[in-house]
Amino acid sequence: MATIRELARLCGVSPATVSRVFNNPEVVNAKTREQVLRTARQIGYLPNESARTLATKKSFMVGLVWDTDHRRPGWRHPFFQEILIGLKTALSGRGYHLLMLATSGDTSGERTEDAYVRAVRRHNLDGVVMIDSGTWDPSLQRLSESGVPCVSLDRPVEGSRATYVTSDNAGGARLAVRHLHERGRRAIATITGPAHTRPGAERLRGYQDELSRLGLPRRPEFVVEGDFYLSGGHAAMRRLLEADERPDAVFVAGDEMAVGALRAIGEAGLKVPEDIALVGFDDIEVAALVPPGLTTVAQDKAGFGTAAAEAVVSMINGADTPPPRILPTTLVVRGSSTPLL
Amino acid sequence: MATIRELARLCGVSPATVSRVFNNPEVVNAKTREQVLRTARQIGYLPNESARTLATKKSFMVGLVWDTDHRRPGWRHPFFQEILIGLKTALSGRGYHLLMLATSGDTSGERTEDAYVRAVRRHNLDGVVMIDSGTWDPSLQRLSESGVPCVSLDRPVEGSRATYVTSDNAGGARLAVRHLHERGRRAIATITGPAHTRPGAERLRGYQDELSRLGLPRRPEFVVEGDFYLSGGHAAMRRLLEADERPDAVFVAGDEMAVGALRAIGEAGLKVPEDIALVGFDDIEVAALVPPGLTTVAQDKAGFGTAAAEAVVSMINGADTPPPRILPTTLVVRGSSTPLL
DNA sequence: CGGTTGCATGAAACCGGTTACACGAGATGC
DNA sequence: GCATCTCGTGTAACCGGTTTCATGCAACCG
Repeated sequence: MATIRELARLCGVSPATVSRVFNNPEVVNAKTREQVLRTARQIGYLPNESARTLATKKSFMVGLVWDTDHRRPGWRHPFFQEILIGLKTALSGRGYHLLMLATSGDTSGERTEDAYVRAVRRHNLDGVVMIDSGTWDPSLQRLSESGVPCVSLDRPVEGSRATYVTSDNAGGARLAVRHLHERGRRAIATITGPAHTRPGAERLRGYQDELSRLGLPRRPEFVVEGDFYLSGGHAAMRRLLEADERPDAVFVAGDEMAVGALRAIGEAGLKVPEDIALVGFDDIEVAALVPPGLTTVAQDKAGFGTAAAEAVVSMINGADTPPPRILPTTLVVRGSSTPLL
Repeated sequence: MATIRELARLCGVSPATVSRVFNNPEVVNAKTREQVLRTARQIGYLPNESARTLATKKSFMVGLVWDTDHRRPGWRHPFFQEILIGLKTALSGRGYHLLMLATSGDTSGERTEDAYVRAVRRHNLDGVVMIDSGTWDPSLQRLSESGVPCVSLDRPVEGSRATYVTSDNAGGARLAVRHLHERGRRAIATITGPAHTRPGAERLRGYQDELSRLGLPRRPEFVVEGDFYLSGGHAAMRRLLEADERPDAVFVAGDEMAVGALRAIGEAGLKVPEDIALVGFDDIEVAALVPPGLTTVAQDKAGFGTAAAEAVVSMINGADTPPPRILPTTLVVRGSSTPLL
């Protein structure tokens, strides 16, 4: 591989000048610049990023931290893939690379940092994006306090250089409830996400707020906690069906759970939407595929990645820590909430 | 951040010795070693990877190359996510990191290398794993010829340091056809993947081979080419239904197409499996979710990532280029091929 | 006892960039 | 005509590791 000194020799200039051609083109004489660029192209010169990082302490890489543990949500995030692609695209466009980092799940010691924190330091990563690992992670806050820009998805974070991106979960839940109300439903139950997760709590709040606004009673027996997974939705729906009074609509705080609920309803010999209307949340791929089509609150999937990339890059460039970014949600109406004739 | 010289001073040894403690522990005196390790832990010393890479030309990073273009399969690979997690896990376990690299799609110039190749060189990546981009990419071969270990998924590659991982596509197709035959079906059609893709071609071959083995005729009108996507499966199924003689079973070479086919069958007022039995390929998540449940040929999803990681790391460690790895497939029976009463 | 061997370590060059500082030449001001 | 300023460039130190080679020392050998 060609080095900067070789290229400099070939052009009859000093390495410093070559370096300037790439980093500070405007300070070098146009003629020299062109010649260096031309020669560089000829010999296929590519600057060595390790050397550059060593000298500047900027790696132009950000880490994506996720949880590979099968029992926890990291990579099971409903649009992990869309977030990834949005993030990757937005970062590339800004000249940054993406390094995949997993949490070790080892949050044991107070002193010992998680493996990903060590990776960030060893590689001089410029910033970090973290997909909600479900568990509160003190490492992230410490990392941010030490000056490394951090962006978390779907989970608020503390820390001077940390911010987060999330959907308007409460607003989306309100959309769902209002929609069911407009379709004539009055006994509206909900299957929530785990109470300790932010989206879970927020969607429940939105559900309750909208019930109040509509003047509908809040019934404790109409609120069942799920786990965001299919089996949890299935179980929760069964509990709702066993209750004394059956709801005529359910707002399910996650599409995967909603699919489980659909199945439970079918097993009980009931029909959607005739007996029970359903509205989900997320708009994952299956929502469109399962009969009769799942009405759901769609999140701005691509927006997640893009917003995270924007936030982390702006912090890297020295901007103030931006406020949390709340992405709007929209209602996608499908068969599961068709009005009755 | 603490440097190696600082740590050395603190221990009263030379930087060289500290370096040896981490890279060649056995050559340094046990007593010294322990002291260095202890002090390192105390001051939180972490070696700087950029400096290390600069000196050794080993980055302990491999690139994952995929295609972010929405029209092409890279990130739409049926188990992108599973491959990613398998790869990440297996690489981490071997001490390697994963850097996400997208193809620019700019395969224009014969001379100009794709952006990802430049990234590999600039960052001294130790190896590359590529998810089938659908298009033949000469850059990968050149990269491999220049000594960088490359592993491709679902697509054979040329190159002295290149190998690939794929499923036993033909074998899986044979499984599917045999299964339909056992269930009493005789007019077995197929919806294929694009002929120019390896899995598409192989699955078609398996289908044909098994028909011959079973003594069933090959009928050209029973072979319709799809595109691996839902809409393509839908369209292909409609063509099959319009034909003079209707098949009583279809082997669909991809689950997503199979879901489209299911829908087309429903729209035609026919029932699965009563009128037409269906077997898909891939075993994606929806296969279990769409009624009546899609019988399908399952690929070893986790195995993909693991096999790729193994192959690339073994080449990095100087082993001979391993032969292509063909992963076994298994049949998962669900409602779409239930035997008739 | 002199010479050989092996072990543990240190000195210093090197990897390939960046950048603070110095410097020379030509333009400008008075 | 001399001081000053600007522009373009070079020199050399530096980033933080690794590694070759040399060296000191103790043990071992005949």
